[in-house]
Amino acid sequence: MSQNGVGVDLETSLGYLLKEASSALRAAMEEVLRPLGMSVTHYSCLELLAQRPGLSNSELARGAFVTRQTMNVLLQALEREGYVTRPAEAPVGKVLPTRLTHRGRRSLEKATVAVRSVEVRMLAGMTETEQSGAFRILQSMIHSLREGNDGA
Amino acid sequence: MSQNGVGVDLETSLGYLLKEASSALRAAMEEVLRPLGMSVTHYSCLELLAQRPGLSNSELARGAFVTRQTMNVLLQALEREGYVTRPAEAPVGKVLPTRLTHRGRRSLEKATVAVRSVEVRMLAGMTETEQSGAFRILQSMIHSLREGNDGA
DNA sequence: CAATCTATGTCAGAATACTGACATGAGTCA
DNA sequence: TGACTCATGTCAGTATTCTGACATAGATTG
Repeated sequence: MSQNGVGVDLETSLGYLLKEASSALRAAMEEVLRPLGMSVTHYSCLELLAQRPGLSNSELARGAFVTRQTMNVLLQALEREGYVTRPAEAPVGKVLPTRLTHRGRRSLEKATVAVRSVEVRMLAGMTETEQSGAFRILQSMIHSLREGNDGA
Repeated sequence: MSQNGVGVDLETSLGYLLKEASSALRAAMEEVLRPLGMSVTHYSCLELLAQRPGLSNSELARGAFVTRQTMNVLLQALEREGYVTRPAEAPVGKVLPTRLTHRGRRSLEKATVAVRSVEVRMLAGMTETEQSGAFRILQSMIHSLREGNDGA
């Protein structure tokens, strides 16, 4: 087991803690989604489509933080199984707007309940003030990290 | 990119934002580590060993948030390339304490500089108070998420 | 108008991490 | 002591995601 709680650099690193939190969140989500036969990326895709119907493959990929190739494979599976539909030909350009089917919507409903329970649990013990503080701080981190990628 | 308020609103979800921040951090780290021919898991392993020499394969896996099988494959590669050493036989039980070689330490030094620059950038624009607030909040999330896994 | 640039969808192969399984060593308990 | 449980290291196969590459549609620019 962990021999000692020796406080070293990793113990005080916000980056490490961010990774730890993200890992815990992912594990918790996988746990509640597994009984539904759904992965996190799978759920993310359906949730994005519910909130923004007609999103393209590339837009879904960016929203789920995977490559468009990965999302394409997932969409083909979801389409084959009847959870989403895409037109055979692009109305404009090459972009294929994707939509949830009735089946996809019903599948998402159960998943949303499960995922919401995780989010509620994660927020337990945090005040409203702390939650909005966390929101602001995470946005600040994202902004600062992206700055370096594009600009410099 | 407008959204209608159905289900879990991704624009206001702390879970989604946490995933976004973690994704941005990972991308930024990969970018600075790629020139050094090092992956994030690779770096995490070396950093853990520098701070806690003698860690076992399983302990490293937990610290880097991967399975012990994944870490084992990585350790075999690192050992083959002379970055770490493990005794041929376990001093006690089956646990093989791992240590950095001189080469491993030198390789880590460059990586640490690169990664630190990312962390500094991430923290830019945050006050000391905000940083400790973020620390406390992330720890609270982790604690709450783990609660459900073990206890219930 | 033509050349160029950017973004998209998609196929294929490579890299990475995971689950399953097995044998082994250490601690627990009756 | 012997049975049981737990954690470990490791091998093998599977799953998931990524990188590379290509053709094509729309926008931009001269």
